Amino acid sequence: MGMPQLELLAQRNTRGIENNSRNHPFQANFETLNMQRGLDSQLELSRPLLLQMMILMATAPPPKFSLPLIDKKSRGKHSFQSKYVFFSNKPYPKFDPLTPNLHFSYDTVLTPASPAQAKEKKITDWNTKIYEVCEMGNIHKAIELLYMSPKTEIESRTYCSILQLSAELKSLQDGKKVHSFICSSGISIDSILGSKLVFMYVTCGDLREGRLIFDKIRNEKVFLWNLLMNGYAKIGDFKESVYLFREMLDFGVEVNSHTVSCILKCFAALGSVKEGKWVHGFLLKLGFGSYNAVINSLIAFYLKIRRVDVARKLFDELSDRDVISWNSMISGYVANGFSEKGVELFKKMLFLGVDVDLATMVSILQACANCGDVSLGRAVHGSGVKANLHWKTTFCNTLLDMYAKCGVLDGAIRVFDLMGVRTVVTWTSLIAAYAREGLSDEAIRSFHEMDREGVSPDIFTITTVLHACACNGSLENGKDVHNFIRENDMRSNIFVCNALMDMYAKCGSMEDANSVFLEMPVKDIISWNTMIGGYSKNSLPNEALSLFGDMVLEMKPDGTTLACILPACASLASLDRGKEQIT
DNA sequence: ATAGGGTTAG
Repeated sequence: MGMPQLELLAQRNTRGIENNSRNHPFQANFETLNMQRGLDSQLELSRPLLLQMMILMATAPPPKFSLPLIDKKSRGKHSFQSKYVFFSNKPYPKFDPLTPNLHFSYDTVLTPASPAQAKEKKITDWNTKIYEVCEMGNIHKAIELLYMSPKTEIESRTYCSILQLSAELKSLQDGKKVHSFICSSGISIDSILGSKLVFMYVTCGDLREGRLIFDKIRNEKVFLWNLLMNGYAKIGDFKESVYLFREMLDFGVEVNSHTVSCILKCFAALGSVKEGKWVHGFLLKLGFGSYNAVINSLIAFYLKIRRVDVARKLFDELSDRDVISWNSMISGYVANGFSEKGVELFKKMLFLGVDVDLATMVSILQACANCGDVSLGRAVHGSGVKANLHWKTTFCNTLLDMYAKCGVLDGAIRVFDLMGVRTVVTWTSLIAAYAREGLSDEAIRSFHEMDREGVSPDIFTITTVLHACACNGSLENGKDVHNFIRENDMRSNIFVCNALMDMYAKCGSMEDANSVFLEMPVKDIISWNTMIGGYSKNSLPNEALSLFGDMVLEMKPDGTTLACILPACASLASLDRGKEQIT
């Protein structure tokens, strides 16, 4: 696009933003789009140009990520366009004039035969009827017809089409009905029908049943292996996924790019550095490198094991980077503590005109929070509103958190007030925002309000609100939360217990802290340090020292432990003990 | 043909 057009567009869009600022509650007015700190610092791009780019970015067509959602929903409804897929390559011969006896012929449709004849056709042609109903996405009708039909007449691929539909509608209930019908019909479950059954079960979230069938029909089709591996990865059972991968190799299945991206994700999650690198080598050998998704997963793998340098090298060498490559790299920088680098890459992205989406914005907002760069944060806010991202809870949650972390509490509250859907993350972020500003009463009030609104707190919420109580020294509120923990059976969580002990210690009740400590099923170094430090700070040096003695029997103290114990030694004037700890 | 890579709070 030539420069004049760019300017024209920018002008038009400026007005757009101004209009928006009047109408939209977020008030992303143009003044707030100043990017002094965020964008001026790197001189490679001039400020006006960047501004224009931000605007351009903001007016980009609705981001792609929303489209698949719509697509999926409208499938099946747009009945005649949707094509249900079969394992068989042969299409259904519906309306095929050459086979008038087996299926509806043009004759049947255009010039109905005698009523008796037509009736008979309708009754005998169960397979075609069911197929057609499936094509229209009517699962209930399909199953109704299935129940009405004589079992011996239903063909394998008819079952496949209903199973496919059940999978698309994620209706495990209907899929199960079809499965039991198949079992009672006595038809043999061959590899095609079996695959469809596995596909249905995995898609509908019943991995166990899917696996049972998979194990029975085990074959070398890579698709099914990938499907199950992915299913396990999705529920966080990475070990099972890796197990399947090894089996797959033993079985002689030829892996493909889907397999590779899945296994890399698993290795990253399990922290299996050596194995992941082995996959990298494997890729180099096999020349899989041209697949974008594969390199992207490799980049994500290296970022997760904190090898930012390797990831960046892969990123730089990648010839056609897509938005996911950029997002991976940016979020990786942010997650590894290089927020400035993330922002730098973001600017480059804008400069090159790469489409920005929700994930990009979320990462950049995080980066803003980390750097305290509220100016850039506001710019992203404005752009997000323009791009209609403010309907996305994720975006608003991150935005809220960004304002809070930058110390702009009222900004955070405004975002909160205007949000349509508030999840547990939203509430937790708000509570943390209050706690951060030392407004513990407000934090606790929000906690109760959240409860009234019917949003259940999770362990993050609990630790946050306990922290608020601790800062406030409000034992009463803390005990309230403790009751909540007991009622909701969160006592076995180590983070919750550590936060509870810290709260009690800061509120001056070491007895309560100790009873939590004693009941803990598993203790980590933070548990010990919290207790020892608590005794120290509450002027109970003997208890601190005695607990320290217990601790060294179980685990190695760290620097924090020493920092906690030394004041106790000092207060006891126990030089010998103090020396003992140091050596 | 069906699947895959990046996204929020302590």
